[in-house]
Amino acid sequence: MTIDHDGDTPVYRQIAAIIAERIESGDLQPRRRIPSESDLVQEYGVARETARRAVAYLREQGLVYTVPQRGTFVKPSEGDVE
Amino acid sequence: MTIDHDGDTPVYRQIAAIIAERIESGDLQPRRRIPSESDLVQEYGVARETARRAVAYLREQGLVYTVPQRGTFVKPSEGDVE
DNA sequence: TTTCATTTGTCCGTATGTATT
DNA sequence: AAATACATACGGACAAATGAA
Repeated sequence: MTIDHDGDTPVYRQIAAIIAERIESGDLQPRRRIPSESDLVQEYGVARETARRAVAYLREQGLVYTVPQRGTFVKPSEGDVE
Repeated sequence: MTIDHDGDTPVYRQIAAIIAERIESGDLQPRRRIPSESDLVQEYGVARETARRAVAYLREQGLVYTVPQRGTFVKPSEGDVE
C-alpha cells in the first residue's frame, strides 16, 4: 500500500483506510494496539498531525478507541466477551 | 548565551549550537556526558521535546552519541585511542 | 536485596505560524 | 475562505534501565 500525495483523497484518509483494512482482515486483532502515531509518521513519511488525523478518523468511525498515555486499540466487536 | 524565542532560528538549533560550541572549545571533552535533557530544560527554560530535539540534532551531526538510560556523550575524534 | 533518583524512550494532548491548494 | 500539510514548541504521564545508597 502506498500513499498518493497528489490524489483526491486526503493522505490521512488513505492511511486510515489502510489501517481499517488491516483491522477487517484480522491482521490487527481486537483490543490489540494499532501502530503509534510515530510509527505512522515513520512508515508513511507524513507529519505527525496527519498521522493523528488518520487515527482520529478511525476513532470517529468507531473502529478504534484511544487510552490516553497508553495508545490506540482495535475496538472489540459487539458480541465479544468483556 | 541566551535563547531567542522569537527569532528565525529554532530554539532547538540555538541550544544545539551552544552545546556544539562547548564541544569544539573543549569545554565538553570526548566521552564525557553532555547535560541531560532535564538539565537543558532547567537551564534554558524549554520543553523537554525541545531539549530532545537539540540533542537529536547534535546526534545527526555526528557530534554526540546516546546510550539509553545512561546519557549522551561527546563523540571521540577519529584518531582517538579506543 | 531493596529502594530510590536519574535518564532516556515512548506515549498522548495542545497550540501557533506558515505554506499550498 | 477553507482544508490540508508541515515545522516548531509547550505540557504531562508512564515505562524501563541504570547506578548509587
